Amino acid sequence: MTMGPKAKIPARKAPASRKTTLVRWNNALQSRDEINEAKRLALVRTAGTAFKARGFHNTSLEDLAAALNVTKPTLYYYIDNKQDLLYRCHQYALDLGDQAHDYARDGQDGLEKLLRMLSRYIELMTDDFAAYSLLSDLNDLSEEHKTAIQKRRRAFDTVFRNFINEGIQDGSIRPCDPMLTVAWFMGAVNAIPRWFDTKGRMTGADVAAAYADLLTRAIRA
Amino acid sequence: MTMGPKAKIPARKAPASRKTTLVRWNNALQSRDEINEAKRLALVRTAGTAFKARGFHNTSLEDLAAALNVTKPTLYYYIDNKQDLLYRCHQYALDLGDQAHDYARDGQDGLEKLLRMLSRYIELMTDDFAAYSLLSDLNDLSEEHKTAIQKRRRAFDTVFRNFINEGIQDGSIRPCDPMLTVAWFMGAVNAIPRWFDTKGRMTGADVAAAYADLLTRAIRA
DNA sequence: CCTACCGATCGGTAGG
DNA sequence: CCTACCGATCGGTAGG
Repeated sequence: MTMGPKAKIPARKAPASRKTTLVRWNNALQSRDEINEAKRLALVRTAGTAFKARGFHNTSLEDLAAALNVTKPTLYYYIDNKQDLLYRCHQYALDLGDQAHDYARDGQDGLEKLLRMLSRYIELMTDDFAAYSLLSDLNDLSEEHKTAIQKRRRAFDTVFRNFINEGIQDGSIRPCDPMLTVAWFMGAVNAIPRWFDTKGRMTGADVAAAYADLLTRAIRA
Repeated sequence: MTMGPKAKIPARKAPASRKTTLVRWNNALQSRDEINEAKRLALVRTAGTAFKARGFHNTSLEDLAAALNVTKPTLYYYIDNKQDLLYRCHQYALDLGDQAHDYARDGQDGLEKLLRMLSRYIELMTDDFAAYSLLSDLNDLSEEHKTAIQKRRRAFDTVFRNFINEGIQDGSIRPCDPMLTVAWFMGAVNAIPRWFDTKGRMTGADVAAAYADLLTRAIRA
C-alpha cells in the first residue's frame, strides 16, 4: 500500500490504531522501525565489543542477551542467527572503510589521496568497537557471507592500489608493487586494534599521523 | 638411574627387555621417546594447518584424529587437551622467532640486525604452517598459557625495539618511536600468513626482501 | 519479549 | 591404540 505524504488527520474509524500513534507528539518519538534499528545497532555494538574481548566462540548469545538485559530468544527478533550477527559486525567495519574512501577523494595527487584515506580509516577504527571484525576469523561466517565480505575487502584494497598507481603516474609515489605495498600497510593498519588502547598515551589521530608518516617515507618518489 | 656411556654388551639376565631392544640395529631406529615426539610434532603440525584453514573452534579433535588415521582418544596420549594443543602451536611459532633472533646477531649495526631478524622471520614463517598461531585468538588459550605467550611475544618485540634503539645510537636509523615502529611493521609481518600463498608468484624470500626494503626506506637515517 | 525446552556437537574419560 | 560413552554447553525453536 503506497500513499503520499503522511496524513495529518487521523483516518476515520481508526481511533486507537498503530498509525495514529505514529503522529502523536508530532513525531518527536522514533518510529517503530527506528526503535528496532537502534536496538539492532546496540546488539551489534555489544557483540563486537564482547567478541573482541573474549572471542566469537567464547561469547554465547546468552551472554549478549544478559549484557542487554533481555533473554536470548529476544535477540532472534533482531538477527537471524549468530553468524548473521557476526556478519553485521563485519558490515559495520567495512562501512567505516567507505567513509574513509569518501574523505579521500579531495586529495590532490595519488599520495595525498592514499594518506587521507589511510588516516581517516585509522581514526574511525580506533574510535570504535568495529575494529573487532578485522581480527575475526572469516571461517566463522557462512560461505555466502564470507564471500561477500571478501569481495568488499578486495574492493577496499583495490581503491588503495588505484591510488598508488595514480601516484606513480603523477610522480608523487615512487614505482613499486601496488599489491605488495597495500598488503604491507593494510596488515599494519588492521593490526592496530590488537594493541591500541583508548586510554593509552596515544590518540587514534596520533597513530594515524605516525603511520601516515612511516608510509610516506617508504613510498614517496 | 644415571649411568655412563650406553653399554654395548646386553646386561646379563635381561634377554628380551626394553633396554636391550634399544641397541638393536646399532640404534639406527628411533627410541620410544623420539617416536612419541615425532608423533606429537605431526599432531601439532596437522592441527596448525587445520586451524588455519578452518579455525580453532571449527576443527574438532575428531577431525584431527581422522586426518592422522587414529581415533580421538589416542590424541590424549600426546597432548593434555585441546587448549594444550593450541598452546604447542604457539610455542612452535615463537621458536621460529628465536631462530630469527639468533640469525640477527651477526649484523653490523642496529639497522642491519633489525633487517636480518625481520627477513629471517618472514622466511621461516612463510615456509611453515606455524603461521597459524599469529592469527589465533589468544582468548582460546587458558589463562596461564595466554600469559606465557604474551610474555614471549613481548620479549620478541623488545628485541626489535632494542635493535632500533641501537640503530638510533649508531646512526643507522633515524630517531623514531621504537614501540610504535615495531607495532607498525610487526603488524604488517604477522598479517602475511593471511594472504601469502606458497604456490603464488612470490616466494617467502621475495616477500622478506620487499618488506625489508619498505622498512629500510621508512626508518633509515 | 519471556518460559521452557530440544537436538547436536564435542571435549574429555573409563576401561581395556 | 580402540570401543563405548558421558556431561555440558549452546544455538535455535515452540508457543504464548
